[in-house]
Amino acid sequence: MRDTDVIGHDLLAWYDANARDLPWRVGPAARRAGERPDPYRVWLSEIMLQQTTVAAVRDYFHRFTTRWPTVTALAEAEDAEVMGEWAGLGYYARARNLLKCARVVAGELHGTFPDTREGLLALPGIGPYTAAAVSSIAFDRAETVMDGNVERVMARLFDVHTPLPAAKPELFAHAEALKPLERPGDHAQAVMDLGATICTPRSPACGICPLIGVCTARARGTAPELPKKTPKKPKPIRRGIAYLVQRSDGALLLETRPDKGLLGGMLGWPGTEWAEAPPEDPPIETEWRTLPGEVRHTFTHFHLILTLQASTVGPEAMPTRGQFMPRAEFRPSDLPTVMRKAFDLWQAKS
DNA sequence: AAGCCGTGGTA
DNA sequence: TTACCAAGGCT
Repeated sequence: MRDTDVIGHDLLAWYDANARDLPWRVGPAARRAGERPDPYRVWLSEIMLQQTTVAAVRDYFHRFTTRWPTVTALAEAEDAEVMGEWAGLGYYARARNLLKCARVVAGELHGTFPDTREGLLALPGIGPYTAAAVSSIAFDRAETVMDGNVERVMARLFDVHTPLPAAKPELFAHAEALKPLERPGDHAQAVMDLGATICTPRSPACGICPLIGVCTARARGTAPELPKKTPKKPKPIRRGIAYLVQRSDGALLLETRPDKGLLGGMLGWPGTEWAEAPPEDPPIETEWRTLPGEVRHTFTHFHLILTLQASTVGPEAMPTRGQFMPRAEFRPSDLPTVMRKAFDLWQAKS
């Protein structure tokens, strides 16, 4: 057998015995018995898992599939419902694209997901990784699935020292050479499970790795330092003010943020820009009290220090931004994390 | 094509 | 406390 066949065989044997039990997964035994996963659940899980850990996804996946069991049900949901259910999971463009995609599948494709990489790639929110993953996992098509796990496993198996992201084509070629024609879905999941549980970024468990005998980095002692990555830029600090306005009947002044950009489409408190720019006009004429303390939150590319200003207004107050939401309709869990932190601080200090 | 886009866990 | 990291996609 070729080395690539040995790796594929050992990997599948390991997967058969060690596959993680995941809510969206049909395990290797059931899969070999002919059971097929629900493409809707596979797609939903893959969108949620983009740059996100399994531990963070589990509860969200359960809530989404309970509330919207099919792609058609999801397609009929209102935007605010879906954004509220996604709140806290991050990368909110995923939620906007999730709904767009569900509406295309339900409205134009009779509720059936495409089964090919190309067909999936044409849908909103589905890129090269997700298209390959869904066609492979849900439809057992032989596609090369390349995510962060696969990159790391390939870099170690073949001792690739080229830093990411420049190394991607080289790593993809290695992954493609390993791609089997049999059980491609299980193979893809096996590589990712290996990367998530054994071939981990820090302190890889080489001692119990099924591929220890064929791993070049292991033989050369370089596994823990791979893959190499180009250094990241430091994160600047931005500041801003958030205004927490409560009406005398308890209603809270909130606004839905524009679809584009940071926290796009999410509910939040009116506020200034987050930068070094001078504060803008507050969203309502009133007396402000500055709350003690501040909200600290780190986004992908900057740190934020948010100060809070609070006020209580009468029933006649007319805001220039946002709208009052009755307290009974307000759920803190509908807020993205930074906005929920602001709410928590306001409650603690009020 | 390089920057933008969240969050919580971990060392 | 800080920095790194995770089943990436869009523009």
